[in-house]
Amino acid sequence: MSFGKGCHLHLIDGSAFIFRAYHALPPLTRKSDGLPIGAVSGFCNMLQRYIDGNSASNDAPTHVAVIFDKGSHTFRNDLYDQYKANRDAMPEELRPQIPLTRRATEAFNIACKELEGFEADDIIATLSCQAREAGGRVTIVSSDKDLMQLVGGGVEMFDAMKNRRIDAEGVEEKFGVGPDRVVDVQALAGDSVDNVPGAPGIGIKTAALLINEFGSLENLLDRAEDIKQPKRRQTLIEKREQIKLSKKLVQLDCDTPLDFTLDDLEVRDPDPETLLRFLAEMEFRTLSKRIADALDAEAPVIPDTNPAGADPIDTAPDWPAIDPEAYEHVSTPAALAAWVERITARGYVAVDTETTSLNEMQARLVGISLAVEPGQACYIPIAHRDGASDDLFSSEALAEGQLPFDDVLAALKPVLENDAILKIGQNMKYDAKIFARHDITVAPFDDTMLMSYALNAGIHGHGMDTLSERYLSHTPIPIKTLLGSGKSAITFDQVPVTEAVKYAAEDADITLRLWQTFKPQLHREKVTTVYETLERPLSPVLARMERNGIKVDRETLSRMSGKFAQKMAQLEDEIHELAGRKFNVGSPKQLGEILFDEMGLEGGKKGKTGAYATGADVLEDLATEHDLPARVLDWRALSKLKSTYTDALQDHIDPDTGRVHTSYVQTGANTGRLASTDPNLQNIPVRSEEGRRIREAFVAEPGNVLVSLDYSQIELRILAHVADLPAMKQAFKEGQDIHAMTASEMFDVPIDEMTPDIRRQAKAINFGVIYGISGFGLARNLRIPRSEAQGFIDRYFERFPGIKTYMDDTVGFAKEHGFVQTLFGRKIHTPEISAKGPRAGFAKRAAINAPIQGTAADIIRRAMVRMPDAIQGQPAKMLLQVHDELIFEVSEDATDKLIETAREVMEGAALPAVKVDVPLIVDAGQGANWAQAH
DNA sequence: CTAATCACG
DNA sequence: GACGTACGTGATTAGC
Repeated sequence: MSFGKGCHLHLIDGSAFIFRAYHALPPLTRKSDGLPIGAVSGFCNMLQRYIDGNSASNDAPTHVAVIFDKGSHTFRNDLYDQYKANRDAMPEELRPQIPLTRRATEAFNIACKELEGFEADDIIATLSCQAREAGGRVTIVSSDKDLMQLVGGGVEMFDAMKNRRIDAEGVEEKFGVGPDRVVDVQALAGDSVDNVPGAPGIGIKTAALLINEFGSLENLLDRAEDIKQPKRRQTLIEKREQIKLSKKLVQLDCDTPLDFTLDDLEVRDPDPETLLRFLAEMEFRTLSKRIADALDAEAPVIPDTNPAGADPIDTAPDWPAIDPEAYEHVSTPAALAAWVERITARGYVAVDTETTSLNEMQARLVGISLAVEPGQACYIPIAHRDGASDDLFSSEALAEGQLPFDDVLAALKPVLENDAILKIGQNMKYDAKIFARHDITVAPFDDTMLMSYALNAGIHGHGMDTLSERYLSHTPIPIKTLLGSGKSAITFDQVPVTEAVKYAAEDADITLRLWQTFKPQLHREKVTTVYETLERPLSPVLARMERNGIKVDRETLSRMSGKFAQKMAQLEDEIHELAGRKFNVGSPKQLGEILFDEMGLEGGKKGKTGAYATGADVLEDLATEHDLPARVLDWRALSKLKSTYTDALQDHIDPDTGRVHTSYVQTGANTGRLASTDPNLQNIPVRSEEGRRIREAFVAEPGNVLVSLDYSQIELRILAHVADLPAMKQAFKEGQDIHAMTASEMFDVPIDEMTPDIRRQAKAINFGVIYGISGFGLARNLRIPRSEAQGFIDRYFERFPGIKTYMDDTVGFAKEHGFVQTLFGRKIHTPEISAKGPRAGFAKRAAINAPIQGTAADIIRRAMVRMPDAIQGQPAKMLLQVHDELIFEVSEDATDKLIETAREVMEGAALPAVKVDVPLIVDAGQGANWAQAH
């Protein structure tokens, strides 16, 4: 077929694929000889995923090519010798992989094109132009902004990572001008990554403004004299030649001399033999298996030629494909007994429960699935309802093919509680809570979600779908296909048993395979201790706390809601009065229009989306001159308290227990902290007087009190330890006011002459350091000039020289290893640490903060794990954790003892593994409600 | 479904 | 005058 109308050309930016693959994956090596192969592996996976994604679409390409750069010297270097001169050299491990990715492309039978002396971008430009002229469509698979000038007239881009198309509108969003003027804007703004000079002092925003005003770069340069701003005018006149050069550098070449035509790029099916031979040579076991399946060919045998001691990679064992049709539906006592026997003989089993709700307090158990080896899984339905009948009265009837509920639990209880049988789950906390309600204690257990968290925090999420896709190359049956979504969604007990078997047993099968995948990795990555001391034992502790819940007094909340509603209505009237018309106070968009368009206040700044910013900081500035923003701030404060707390919290009171049962997500925060959801009890107000009163609704049962114990300044203490700051350590040892001490050091003010304001500034700096301080951030926080903030930071580094060393060392470690570590060995991966552009700054600060925040998180985890045994026998229950605080409910005559015990556990939690150089101090409080206890 | 806003440590 | 910035979270609302 000759390329023309109706044809669709896909152009893949090969270099972008390679770099993404390289940075996204750990450094894999080929098993037989240690050849670095991670990028090739990622590249092949991305290519395969891309092909899969397209074959399913009805907009599949008719022509496709992967385009590579070739040679480091291009015509742009002749124009400007500094072009791309500030690029880092290619990493050593990546270099040998480049030719392999070309071979991979050819093995997939996809056209692979490059041209000496030209960048891939120019080839892509030329082909796009040719395709457009021929009347066809083009999709450029890349998110590189340098290619955005090509968009339009049937040419679009596709960001394969974000799975997002970029059309002319998307380009305009990014550059503020249409694709046809992108080059002009780039010429003015320059590009630090490619080292295109542009016009100094002009960025994308200003450039877009100028181009939109003058229509084109040429017109702008010709009429530069007309520009009002003196600085800008001068720059444009003086740097005229530099700007024109920049345009030449960013302008892609549509006339590269290609030695092939569009017709040569026609989509071709891969030759299974060629492709599989290549994959076998690379020793990609999982991928070759998957591709062999897809091509209906035999997977190649890859000999295990691992020389002694070398780390195995990609050890996809010889597993059968995941096949939902092959699972067993257990419906007879004999079949159940047979499974119990197999499990007992095997010594481990993957377990998963199906229930009617995600809320474990209300969920009813519907069925249980089990797996003993890959491909061998079953589902035992026990409470599916009979959906066949529409009869109103029989809708409660049970479906056919199910064993009696109690019989099944009675048969499984000895298995689930058997010390000699390991139970394997994905997020076992959920299943354990369900079983606990039927008086079954699941132990011992392993949890694949927690294993993944110990191994991969910072790299990817830990949900089963993510893990299955990533490690098993398999997309599990989406629950939506069974339950539907939205209003018409059904519960699992209404799912037909035959469908449930496929879904449920698949989950158990996947869980088992993940366990076998992760098990050897824990050891290899040296995170077994983290998993075994900080993750696995915490899960049952959290389950217990969640089941305990905390009593919340509905009356108190309801009364407060009423009061808030009244005050809000009053404020709303006043606001409308001041605005001169009615509008939705809760709409930032409408508020922005009122403030900046209608009332004409100064300082309106539009964000990326074109909306005015109306955040608290903006309104606070405006509040000094006008009443309206001040009223809006008051209204917002009340609105937040009412909607998020006094109203919403009432809906979370469990009708059976009268208590609120939060859910802790153990793998939610990369640093090791917990997250609390449904409801979030880790952000109950405390900073404002009005908000703090909400804590009065959190109460103890009659005869009991709430006790709160919290670590004092734990993160600063850890900082003093890890950064080795003698002055700060000394201050903590002497029990001094640490912020006052810092202020004294920094500003040479004696402690006894300290003013609250100086102390406040020092406190902000102390926190700033923990967050990976920047002059900009500190300036904004303290509302002082940036230069002054920078002065503070310089001085801090001078007075506490350990800080700078710590920061540099931490970032250096992250760059070398791709992760940072807590004092207890928890790894937090930092894949973006070597990124270019603004993301680098983000990653750096996160890397600096993670060991501090993470070590604090580890310490309280250790305390929590030890707590149940320590307080065993005392009339006390642990209810909540708020990062550095634990909340207990205790019989009122036993509080002193509880405080003594819990404090001892918390203060000694780092020991014996780590001896922190400063004492860890725990403050305690108690009272009838949380407000008093805190 | 995303962005804006704001609650916590 | 911006590449862009304090770290880590979750819930609610508006508005596409």
